[in-house]
Amino acid sequence: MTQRRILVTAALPYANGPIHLGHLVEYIQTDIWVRFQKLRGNHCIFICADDTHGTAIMIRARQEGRSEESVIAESKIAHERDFAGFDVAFDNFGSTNSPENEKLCGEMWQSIRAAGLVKEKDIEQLFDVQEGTFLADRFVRGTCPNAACGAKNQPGDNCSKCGSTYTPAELIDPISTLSGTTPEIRKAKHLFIELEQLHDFLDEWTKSDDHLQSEVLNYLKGHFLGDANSPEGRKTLRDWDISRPAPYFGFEIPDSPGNYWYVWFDAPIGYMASTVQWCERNGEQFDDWWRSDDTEIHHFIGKDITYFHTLFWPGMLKSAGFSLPKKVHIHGFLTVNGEKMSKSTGTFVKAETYLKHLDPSFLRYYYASKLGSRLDDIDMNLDEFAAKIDSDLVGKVVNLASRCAKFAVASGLSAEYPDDGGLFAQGAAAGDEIAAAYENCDYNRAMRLILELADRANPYIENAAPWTLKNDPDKAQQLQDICTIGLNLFRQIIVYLAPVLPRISEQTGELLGRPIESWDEAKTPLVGIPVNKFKHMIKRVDRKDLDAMIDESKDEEVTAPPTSQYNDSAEPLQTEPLAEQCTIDDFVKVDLRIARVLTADDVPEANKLLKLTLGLGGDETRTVFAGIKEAYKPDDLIGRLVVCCANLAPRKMKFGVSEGMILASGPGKADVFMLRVDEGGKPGQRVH
RNA sequence: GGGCCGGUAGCUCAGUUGGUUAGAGCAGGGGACUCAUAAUCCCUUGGUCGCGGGUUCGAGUCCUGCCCGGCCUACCA
Repeated sequence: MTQRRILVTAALPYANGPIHLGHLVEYIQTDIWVRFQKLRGNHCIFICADDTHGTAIMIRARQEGRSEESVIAESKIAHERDFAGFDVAFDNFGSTNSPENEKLCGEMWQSIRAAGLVKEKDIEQLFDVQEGTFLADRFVRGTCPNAACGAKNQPGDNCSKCGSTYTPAELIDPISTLSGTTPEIRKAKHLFIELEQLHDFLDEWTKSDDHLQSEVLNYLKGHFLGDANSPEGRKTLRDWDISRPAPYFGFEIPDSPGNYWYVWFDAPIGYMASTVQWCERNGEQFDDWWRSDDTEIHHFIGKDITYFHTLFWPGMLKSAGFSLPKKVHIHGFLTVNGEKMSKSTGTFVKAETYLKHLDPSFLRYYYASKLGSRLDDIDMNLDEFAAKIDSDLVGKVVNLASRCAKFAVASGLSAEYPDDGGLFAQGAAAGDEIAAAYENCDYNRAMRLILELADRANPYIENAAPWTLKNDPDKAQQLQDICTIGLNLFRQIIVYLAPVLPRISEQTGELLGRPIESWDEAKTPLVGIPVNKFKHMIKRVDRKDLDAMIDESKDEEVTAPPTSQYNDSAEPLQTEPLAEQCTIDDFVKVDLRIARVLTADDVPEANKLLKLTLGLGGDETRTVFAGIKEAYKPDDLIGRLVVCCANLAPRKMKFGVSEGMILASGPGKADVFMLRVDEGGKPGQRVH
């Protein structure tokens, strides 16, 4: 087998938050792949770094009254500690805020300039005078410019009420969330990369040589590239705004003073900069890794950053003459017990918290048993988690060693490998199929295949009954032979599991006095060597530990803000900060009335709407379309008293004219909570 | 609304280019063993392959319509 040269990256974690179980899907997935490649004898390096630039870090540093460098230094220590805790072993973990990165950004930039891809445009942006900074969309809130909507306290890029999109400069009465002051509109020069110039290249690259999973190709075609042969035709790629005016935490653009590269420009270049650091430490040449057809580059990322890694990044690499990725491996998100990770239910578990309670091998094996080569989200079901570890790892795999080793300590392994009915040979033969599954990121398949080996080994031991043989001195040889077989079958399985379970691989090495270093060791049984005393390799999952982990994850959120006796979360206020102060005059403009729901009908064509007729007493009624379909059934509403805004300008909607709004809270979808009226309230009464 | 992925045993999933009687693990039931971390082994219950059409000698597999779930995207509040 010729040795492949493989450079692997995992996405750069942002230096503004802790590593959690969701991140770990990717880092464990990637680490397994890297360990597999190394075990196969390939020259493989695993490169990562902290992603350190951008507004969010700058703001946080300001709020905490310290330097950005201090924030990211602290983050790096925490990240490296967490990764090490899960046996995620990078060959180099760098930082995008490194001299190597700045230099490479400059080189990349020059090439892109030289290729004629850069153009300048003035854009209008809101500027916070007090903070002295331009405001990214998410740091502005104001009134929706859509005249028919006029919703207050909306984010800077789109309205959560009416969904219209706009620029922050178009917002009415904008407020900076940083200072609470009113920002002013300022024009600033921005630099753009005209990606459209690379359209032909991207069409070709994305569809060729299995660079991408097929679903990803479909997605890119449908949303960005288009397809000249389809009825919709080809789409035009938008220019990419890659500069930000000062102040910005990042690298200043050398030929455009006062402007900085947008974080997404320098982040992927961080893969390269981190490689430079590794090369320097190991006496290797950077060009052998990033400018060589002999090297495969594999990126592992989550589906949220598909766009950057499958269009911009290949475009940048191509323009600057670097190697293109051989494959971008994209995975889905993590859900816990079937739902998004959530702080309130304690399923938002930080890496650090997990490690206080549970063995990292558990999570590595569990993720491996769930991960396939596609972008489906994976679900971590806590019951299944416990069952899989106990049944597969403890009961079947480790138990093999546990039940054989003690009978072999005195004798060691037989001098020759005995007849085992072909079991070891079968296991050796399965190696190629297992390897193919790993190579293709079908870890769940690999785990299934490996467990089959354990399912054959246990009955063999059962029938051979070494515990009976040990009582008969005449059968000492037979006893030694059986243990030789059992321990070799065990070791074969551990060789295959070594990428997933490095600790157990190491312990197995210690048990038999031979470290596991190569995949091919699964082809040759060990003979004539001593056996050391068996030590426990893994514990069973204790439900109490799982529960404690979840509890602790809940606690953190509750104790963070000063709490009242009700433990109300601070999250809703953070999600939607308070609007600008208003006067009583402003308030009385809004005429809120109690109303009775007279009719409530489903609007079949609408996703979210119910059509309601509200009675304000007497003959006065209002027809209102309310986005509460997923939260309420029409029949449950009829007769009920609600609070509505009765003087809202009528709004023409797809399904008719809406003449008011019902007051409700909540993020939407099924989480909508209508206001109730206490006993005695009457339709038509005004709410003051 | 559009795109993608999925719907197979109580649960998690395999089912190759269409080809016998649809499989595995876990869970459940019965039994055995007691070396091993209450681990293991044997036997066993369990399926309208989401639903309806179609193609075919033959459909879990191919085509089509619909239903349901997830993700993406849009519209709409």
